[in-house]
Amino acid sequence: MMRLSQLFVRTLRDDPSDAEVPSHRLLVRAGYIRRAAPGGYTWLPLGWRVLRKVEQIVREEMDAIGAQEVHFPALLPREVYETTGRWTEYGDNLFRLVDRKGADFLLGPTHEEMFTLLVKDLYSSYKDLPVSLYQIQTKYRDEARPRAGLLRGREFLMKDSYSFDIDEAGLSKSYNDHRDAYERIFKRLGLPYVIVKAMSGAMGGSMSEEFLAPIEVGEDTFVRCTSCDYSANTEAVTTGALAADTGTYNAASTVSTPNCPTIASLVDYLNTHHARTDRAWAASDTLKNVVLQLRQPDGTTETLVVGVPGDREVDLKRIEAQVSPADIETLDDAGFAKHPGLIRGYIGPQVLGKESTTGVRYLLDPAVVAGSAWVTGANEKDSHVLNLVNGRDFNADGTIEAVEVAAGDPCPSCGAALEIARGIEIGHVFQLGRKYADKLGLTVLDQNGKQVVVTMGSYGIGVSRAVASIAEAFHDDIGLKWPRAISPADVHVVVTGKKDDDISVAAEKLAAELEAQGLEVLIDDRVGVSPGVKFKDAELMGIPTILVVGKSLAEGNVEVRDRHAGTNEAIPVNNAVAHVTALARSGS
RNA sequence: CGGGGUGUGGCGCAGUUGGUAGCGCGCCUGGUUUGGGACCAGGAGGCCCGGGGUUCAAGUCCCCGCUCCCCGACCA
Repeated sequence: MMRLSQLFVRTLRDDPSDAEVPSHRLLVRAGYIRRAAPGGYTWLPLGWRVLRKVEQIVREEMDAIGAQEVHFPALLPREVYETTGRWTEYGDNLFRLVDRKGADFLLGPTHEEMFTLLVKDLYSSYKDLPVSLYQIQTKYRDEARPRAGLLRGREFLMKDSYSFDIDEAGLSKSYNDHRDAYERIFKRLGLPYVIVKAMSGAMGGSMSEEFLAPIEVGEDTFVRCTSCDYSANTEAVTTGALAADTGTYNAASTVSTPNCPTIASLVDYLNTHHARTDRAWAASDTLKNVVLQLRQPDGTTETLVVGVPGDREVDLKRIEAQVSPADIETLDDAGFAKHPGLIRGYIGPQVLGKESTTGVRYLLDPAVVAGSAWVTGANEKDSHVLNLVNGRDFNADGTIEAVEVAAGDPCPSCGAALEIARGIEIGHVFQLGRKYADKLGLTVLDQNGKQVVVTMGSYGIGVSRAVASIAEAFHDDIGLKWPRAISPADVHVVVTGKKDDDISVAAEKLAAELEAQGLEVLIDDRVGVSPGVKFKDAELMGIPTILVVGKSLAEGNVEVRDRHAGTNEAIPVNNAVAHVTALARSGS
């Protein structure tokens, strides 16, 4: 039994000044965590209980799919990460240190290499596969900006697992097993989640999904369909081909547009000097051509122009995901100098494309549909072209998903409007494929005695982040409201009496009986502390059931308060143990 | 890494033209209280983020760092 008179905890009356988001504020105020270092937190007894419960649920569900728990050191030698190039790739995000002999070490930000090598070390036959291994480990990342308490720290607890299979079918099964396990984990934690399609990035065409807790303070933006169940990370949305424009348009004509280098100035000028009869010109009538530079891993560069409707922004991350492993950036002045044919502010597709005068590759966003007419640059200063039709007056080299996805865009799956939401990434499942196995030489002999490279999946859950996410999802102005599965206790007994009076005696007896039923009991047995303080602390700490033993004892009752529902029910004392036990076991 | 803010007992904050640091909460002692963060009296507790400087004198002014928070860039 935890006694508040003894428990190592101190609640704060005021919000800590350095905490902004609710989870951070409340976890500190309620005495669950303390900041100990930039991006690092100490877990106090209450917080540690919650963390361990989350960890245990994760462990049980991983074990249930046959994954086996191992544990690596966090302190790792440089060589391994050198092999996969991540010693450099990770850059400043890696915590590096040097031992007394001058050897380089790092604190593990993630453990793909170590797991791959471990399997290579022990296994060498297809008969050994499939195998899935996991660990629950402290990870280190020297984040540019740790923020929001536990949500983004530099040291955090993560469950990472890796599957090893002989072929794609096996990988697919391992992936689905993990995905299913993750769904069970988040359901048991009581944490709302959405599964969104994620970018697979450099690894090429493989499947990757993120589990996001849909919470405003999250750092990830995703879209979801207002009609069907489609959802995706904004960078991963693929619009696909849209219906062609079947309208007929006048022949293209060039107009003088002095001092109109921006979309806004162009639209203003057109409305003043070339007003349409049917409606006003809008930014969406214009075709914006953004000049980018591709940089391949080997250092070679290529200029690329992407055409998007003028009312839309270009999403570089989204483009980058499609040109990976190349990097993308906007073309700088030096780059423009090499292309005298590109007149900044007045670029039009007439001079773009592989076959054109500039020879610059030209790609269109799918929103610029076939047959559509546009106002766009005339490729000379102070001139634009009206009614330039895609397919009639110009052709692109292809399409690329380029615009920043916005609310109201059509759902790629059903066509209904998409909405934009924010979320906290709490899990990620990813078909890695053979990238690490290739680089680290993880092969096994197959049925025919042939060496084959093993295919891998990697799967992560941010355990400490999950605690913060749950706090974000379940709290109100006055405190936390833990889901039962991970609450630091089942019941919080508030004793409002004086030392050794009838109330205290009855409360102690109830607490002991509850504990005898197998419940975890926290009792506020502090003497000389006013009832108001005890009520406030109970609400702040957020244990789902609060049992108040106080003045209604005279009528033979105690109060059972539900922290989630906010209800307060009088229950006869002799019924209290059965009642509270039933509540705790109901799981709700 | 860029922009903005910030840093003073455990927590929240004040500190005037530069003159040797204060309030509330919390903590300790005694007493009165006990159903919504009680009251009285008495106490303890400070490298004013750090380092340089200006000055007879610096929490306060100047320079250089750092911290934390927010926005952006980056990031699983």
